[in-house]
Amino acid sequence: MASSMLDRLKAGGKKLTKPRKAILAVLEQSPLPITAADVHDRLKAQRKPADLVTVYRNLAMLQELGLVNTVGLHDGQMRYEVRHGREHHHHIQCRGCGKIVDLMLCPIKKLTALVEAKTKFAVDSHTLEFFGWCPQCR
Amino acid sequence: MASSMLDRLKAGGKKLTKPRKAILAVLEQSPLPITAADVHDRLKAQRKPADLVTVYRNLAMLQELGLVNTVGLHDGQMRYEVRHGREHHHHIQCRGCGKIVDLMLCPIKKLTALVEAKTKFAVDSHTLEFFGWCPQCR
DNA sequence: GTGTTACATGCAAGTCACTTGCAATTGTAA
DNA sequence: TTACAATTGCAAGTGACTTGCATGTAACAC
Ligand SMILES: [Mn+2]
Ligand SMILES: [Mn+2]
Ligand SMILES: [Zn+2]
Ligand SMILES: [Zn+2]
Repeated sequence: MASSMLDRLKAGGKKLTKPRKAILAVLEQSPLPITAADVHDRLKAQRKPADLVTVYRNLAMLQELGLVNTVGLHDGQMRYEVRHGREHHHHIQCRGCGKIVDLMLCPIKKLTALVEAKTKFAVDSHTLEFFGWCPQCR
Repeated sequence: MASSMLDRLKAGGKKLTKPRKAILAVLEQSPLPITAADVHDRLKAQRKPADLVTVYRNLAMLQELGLVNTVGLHDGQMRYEVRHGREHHHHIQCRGCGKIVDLMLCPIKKLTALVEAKTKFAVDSHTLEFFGWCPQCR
């Protein structure tokens, strides 16, 4: 686990329990955002089962500490990915098979100032997701 | 109601029932996307109550016919707005009061070709939502 | 090591948006 | 007016996620 993560956890008064370490390991092993149920399944597969509610509570905590990002693809479940120094980016999901691919780009940054000027809001974040058909499902 | 809507409904073999007309009226009177519960509440306020499940079924049907857009703001409820010839656009929501404002712009169209080239997906849609603080909540 | 304690876990039950089954109703068109 | 498919309302079901609470355990001080 990245030591910055350990530091952030310690700074937040968090304990390094066995389930928590396993959850963090699962997240770090996943290059793409995964659901709480995914995490739960992979924990069981790795013979380190933890209750689903423990997964949810840890994901919420990690999000509060800014260690994971949430990705909402409007299919009824949130997905989570470790931040881990990776740049802000977006995703595309296939409508056929559900495959998700990272898009290492954000076309929005330049637009924030324009949106702020138009709306007088102070913009602090945005979500941008693409949907379509992957080569196999086309 | 816009006559194109009537045409699309008729073409889809849909009946113009009393609840359905009231639901369409509520949607047409709302300049911003609203939830199924909002529609339900406004129907009651207008003395034309309809069951919440009827609202949900009509919203799903209208979406299938392409007469309404869905807007997902990741707060656990979908929102709906009539398409009604308005251009594709996006929204910004205040984290304080929940206020939603239309952004009559889409900076993404030009990007679709780039995303398709990078991923080999056939992109057919995207979602883009902004979050921040409105002037009153700042 | 032992003890202390705040944090964390697991189970059960609860919530909330949304969906489904089904019998009764209604719009539409012959 | 009749006939029938579409639609409605109510009740029950689903699924993701949350909360209450008793038990467990990491962390830190002796
Ligand atoms: Mn990603
Ligand atoms: Mn809008
Ligand atoms: Zn971005
Ligand atoms: Zn757009």
